[in-house]
Amino acid sequence: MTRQRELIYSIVTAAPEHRTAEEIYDLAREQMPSLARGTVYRNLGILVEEGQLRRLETPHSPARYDRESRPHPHLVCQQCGRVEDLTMPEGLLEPMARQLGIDLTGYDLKLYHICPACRGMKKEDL
Amino acid sequence: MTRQRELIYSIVTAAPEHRTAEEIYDLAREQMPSLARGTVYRNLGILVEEGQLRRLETPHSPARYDRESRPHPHLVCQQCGRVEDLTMPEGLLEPMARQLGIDLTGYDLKLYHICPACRGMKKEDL
DNA sequence: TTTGATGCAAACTTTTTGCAGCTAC
DNA sequence: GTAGCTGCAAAAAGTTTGCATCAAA
Repeated sequence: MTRQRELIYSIVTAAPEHRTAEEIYDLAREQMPSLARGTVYRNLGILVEEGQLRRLETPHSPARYDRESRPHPHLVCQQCGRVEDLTMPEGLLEPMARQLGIDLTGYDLKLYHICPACRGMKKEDL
Repeated sequence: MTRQRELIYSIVTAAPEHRTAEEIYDLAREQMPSLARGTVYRNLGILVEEGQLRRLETPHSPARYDRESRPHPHLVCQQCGRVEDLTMPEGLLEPMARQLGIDLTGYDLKLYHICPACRGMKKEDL
């Protein structure tokens, strides 16, 4: 664990936001201006590999990163791309997987909506 | 509907595979060698906008395209990225959304596994 | 004739990678 | 020392876009 990796990890896990690599890079550079973008990507990749972070792909937006905790769905705004955590009723998917004979290694559930901020904006904006 | 768009649409919907833009481009050019890559992307985008196709994003793989039918989850191989359709018990998510006060505009559920082909390969390959 | 789509190429965004030098055991 | 990591810069991968031309109503 280098200082760089620690900083990157702490930025992802400190706040509930699910930030993009670029946002993480910008925030990290406030504290460590010499940090290279490549290092951010490299460490995010390593942390995901190690199972400490989770990478979220959402349409028309760069990947976002979430702390890896108990699996949970995400609520994604279709307009601005912001992501929130949700908690899911325990054991919703497992029976389905078992029934299908799938050896489930993970899942990814996204619910889409238009967030209140964007819904407000839409009237004058679009 | 130009000939190009029709061809692109038919390639996506003709087979159960969920192909990437590049695969669609290659297949389309067998029938229309003058077709430009930009035209493929443009038309895929239009067809998604129009609600005729669905764009699937999966980690470490370019986007894949699926015919737009009744919403359904996808089974994704974590190794090779191949995607299969699943059918989901009706009304699994809606109660959850209602309970959370979300005005659901759509969802995206992916179940991950290692497909039989990749599981077979793993022994000698990794 | 006008509207919109095409082919082509260049540009853009996001992410990965090669390499030489640095750091910490 | 040496193993692994960094910063830098270049390149890759995927996708979008500007523009002149073409096709069709």
